[in-house]
This record gives sequence, C-alpha cells and structure tokens, in this order.
Amino acid sequence: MPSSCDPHLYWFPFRMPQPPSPNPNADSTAAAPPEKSAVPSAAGSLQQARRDKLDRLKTLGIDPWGQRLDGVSAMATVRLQGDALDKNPDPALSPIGPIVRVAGRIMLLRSAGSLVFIDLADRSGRIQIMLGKKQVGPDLWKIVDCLDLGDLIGVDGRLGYSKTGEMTVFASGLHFLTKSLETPPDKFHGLVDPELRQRMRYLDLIHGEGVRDRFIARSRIVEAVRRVLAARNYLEVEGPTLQETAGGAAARPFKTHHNSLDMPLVLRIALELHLKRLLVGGMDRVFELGRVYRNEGVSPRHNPEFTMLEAYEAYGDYLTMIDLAEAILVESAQAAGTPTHFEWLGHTIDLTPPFRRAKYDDLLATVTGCDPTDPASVAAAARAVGIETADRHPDVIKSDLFEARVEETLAGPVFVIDYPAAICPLTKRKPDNPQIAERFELYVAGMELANAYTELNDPDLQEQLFRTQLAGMTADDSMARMDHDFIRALRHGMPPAGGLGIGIDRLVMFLTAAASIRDVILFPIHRRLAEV
RNA sequence: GGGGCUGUAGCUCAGUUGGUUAGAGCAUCGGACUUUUAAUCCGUUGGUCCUGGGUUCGAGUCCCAGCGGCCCCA
Repeated sequence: MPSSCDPHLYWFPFRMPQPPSPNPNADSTAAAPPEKSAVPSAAGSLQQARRDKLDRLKTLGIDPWGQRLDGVSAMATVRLQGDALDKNPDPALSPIGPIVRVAGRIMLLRSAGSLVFIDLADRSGRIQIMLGKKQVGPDLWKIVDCLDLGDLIGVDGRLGYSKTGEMTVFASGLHFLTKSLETPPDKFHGLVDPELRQRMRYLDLIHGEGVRDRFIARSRIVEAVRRVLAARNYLEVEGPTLQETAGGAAARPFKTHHNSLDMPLVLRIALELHLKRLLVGGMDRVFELGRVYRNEGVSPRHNPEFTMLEAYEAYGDYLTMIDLAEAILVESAQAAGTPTHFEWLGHTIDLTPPFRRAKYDDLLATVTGCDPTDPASVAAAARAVGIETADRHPDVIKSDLFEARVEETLAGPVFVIDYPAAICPLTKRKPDNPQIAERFELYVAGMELANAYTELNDPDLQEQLFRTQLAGMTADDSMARMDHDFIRALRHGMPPAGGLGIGIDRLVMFLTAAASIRDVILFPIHRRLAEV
C-alpha cells in the first residue's frame, strides 16, 4: 500500500462497491461485554487467548495499557529517512541507518523461529520491524511472545534494509503500549460489509484501504475552504443549532424540547437566516461551517445530519459568489490532491477553471426543445415525461422538468445561472425582469454541489414571499417558514449581498471520488440493531 | 412506497436436485524455521447456517412472515 505511506497523496480512485457480506449479528456479539460462556465459542476462545497474554504481560511486570512515549517519529518521516539510505541488502553491513523510534499498531506478524517480522502502522504509513531473539535479549523476547495482531507497540531500532530489500527498523528496544483484546478483521480482505465498516468505523479506518486517507482529505478540504475565506477577510461565526423556527430551506426539521424553559425547539435545517442577521449587524463578510439536520430519507447522497458551508458577502451579488465558489473548489481540489481529470459516477470530470456557465432557460431549451418563456410549451414538455401540471405554478413545473431532464446531463462542473423566480423565495429578482431570480447552482455529475443567490433584502417583498409560500402548504412542507424577527432585521437594513452555500459532504465525495455520502461521513446514521 | 439482490465460524467466502456428522482460507492454539512480505510447512480449536413459523421421512437449501444490509425506481 504505497498510498498510505505517502503523506502527500490523498486522492484515491473510485472504490467499487463491495458485495454485501454476512453476519449482521457479529456486530452485536462484538459490542457485548466479554462473557464467560459455558459454551466455548470462536470469539470467546480468541478473546481468551489474548486475555491470557495480557495476564502474562502483567506477570512480567509490563503495563498492558502502556504509558506516554516521547520522541516518536511518524512512519512517513522515517520512510523519507530510509529512502535516503544505501539500500544494501548485505546483512553483514546492515543496518547502517540512524536509530529511530516509531509507534503504532501491529498489522502483520510473521514469525520465523527466533526472528519476528512485524508490519507496524500509524496514521502516516507502515514500516517493517524486525525483532531477533538474540538482538533484543531474553527479557524483551518474553514480551514478543505476548504480541498479537492489533496490539500497539513502540520500537527503538536502527533503520536499514532487510535481506530482501524491505525498509526495516531493526529493533533493539520494545515498548508495550496497549493490548488489543478483540480479533482484528481478515488481514488481507479487511472489513468488507459496508454496514460493519460504518458501525465499526474505527476498524474500517485501521484496515480499509484508502479510508483513512479519504478522511484526511476531508480535513484538508475543510482547511482549504477556511483558507480561501480567510484570505478574503471573511469572519467565521457560529449560529444557533437549536431554533424556534427552522428556516432557510425546504426541509422537515427534527423536533426537540428544552426542559427548564419548557419550550419546543427544532434543530436547524440551514444557516442562512442567522447569517443574514449578522449582515444587518454589520459583520459584512461572514461564514459558518456547521452541521444541519433534515428529517428526511437516507440515500447514497443524503444523510440526516450533514455539514454545510454558507458564506455571505455584503455589497456583492451572485456573480461575486461564483468567483468564490470556483476559488473554493480549485483550492480544495489542490488540498485533497484531486487530479484535474477523473471519472466519477459515470461522468468525466475536468476541473480546469474557469468552469462553464450556462443559463437555466438555455439548458432547458437545448435539452427538451421547449420554449422556456412560454408556460404552455414548458407544461407540454413536462407532461411528455409524466410530470403532473394541473393546478401547479408554472415555475414549479419548469423546475420539475429541469430536474427530470437536464440535471442528469450536467457532467460539470457547470454553473447554472438565473432561476425561475417563484422557486427562489430568498433571492433578489433581476432588476429588469422580476420573473428571473439572481441565483446559480453548481452541478457536477448531475448532482447539486453549491447554491448561491443575490440575497433578497427588501423586507416587504420577503414577507410577501414567505406568505405566498406558506399559502396552501402545511408548516412542515413550507419552503420558507415565516420568521418575523428575520423580517424585522431586514427592515433595519441588510446591505445588498451575495450568499453561497456548499454541501461539504458532497464536495468531499466529489473531490475524493466517493460513490456514497456514507463514505465521507465518519459515523453515518443506521437503524438500531434488533434486540438480541 | 414498489422492485431486485442478500444474511453460513471472530474476518473473507464455498455449500450440488432437499439427503449421512455444514466446509475452505485467514485468525487462535501446539510444533519446525535468524531475512519474512497475505511468509511457508505439519497438526489443532472454533457454528443459534439472521429470527419465527410452514412443507417434508429429512431443510443451510423450498414456502410464508419478520428483522437487517446493498442497489434501482418513485
């Protein structure tokens, strides 16, 4: 696995979905506290063997749960040192390198008589350790006898190359750090069952190829997002996640309750309305990177909690935010090590800026052949693909048609600009055409990645649009719930502004070529396990 | 909500037309080996075949229901 040894390579090719795998009960068995069962089971005897070694360590005066160990070098650093050495395979001349100290988890363990080879892993990579009975002496050798796959150890030794040319730390010192009492997954296949991988992410991170690197990439991407915004003098803020009214998006909220205030609350579904209040408050350029919660279905592209970036810039508009979105994408891609050209979800992606820009109506006309300015023509095209048109707003029909026909054609990245106004209740209309809203969405591989507006700052129009949206809808389904305090804030004067939202999980999916949002969320939601 | 696939040892997987006591690799335990690379070789241990019904002389296998998982569609 050269990839996990290279601290600068975070990008991994699309991982094919693995076939489902057996044994949903294994998880609950493993999660249960160890029981001394009268009936010997495989799990029980495997655990017992490890507990026996734990006891042997105690007898030897070794703390099986370890202590602080200073001066540990990362595997990647040690490998760079090793690369600079003479790769002399002659055992008489090797090792010749510096003495290093490494620490990590035992991934592979090969015993050849009184010689033991270990593959030791930390976050940055792996390195081979050689322990010789003669070299470490009888006392340390008793500890070597107690080692299992999965244990954590520290090793002092000279860096060099084995007879077969493998970079190796030839151990002279051994620090036992932590005993592992559970059997690790198959050392070659690792954890395959996607459910087990997600429920036991800690194992997936240890054994799954590219898994850890993908989450490292996620961290680098978030760093890059903050870097781009900080460079533009944006201020990072934190709005409330507990709210009285869930506004800023069309989604059902999770409901909760505050005990001492005896007050029903909902979890936020968007960051928008509070960030705009901050524009009123003179914060001028603000962003929040935060979790939002939507009480909706689960799919390869949806998790009930996910991470959003929203950024608002006073005195800008949606075209300001196009530049910002493109900068964020380009910088993030560099940070994640994403190649400029790659395949994702069946689409060929070219990340070379500037990204294509296309008008909503033009795309609709090209793909469907209808006249987007003529509601009758749009409705006819919609009915042709089975969309209900009776008693529905023309813009809603247009939006459904766009989703049905155009989205899947957008390999992207492409900025779709100028949306039908009626589906954009928080967006400023074009000065010369109130039917068109100053909005863009960024599409890649048929998926919405970013969404931005010239923000509506007319309090009377905003209130009217809230009421229009509310009419004929249940509160749960409303696109925009009435938020009187927000309207009052607008009456105090919100500067003209551009606003941008990016789904961070989808951004990470895109830049690491993940097929499912569950591959980029460490602990995605799961059904509860059946009672055993 | 509809459809398809799927659940067997700690992990990864076989399991024939329904037929004796359910198998393999890894892992475990015991043995050999001071240069191994998923080490190898010899031996060993380990099972609520997801759960509950049903059909049958006989069910891991067929039927029904349920609980999970993956995918597609809405």
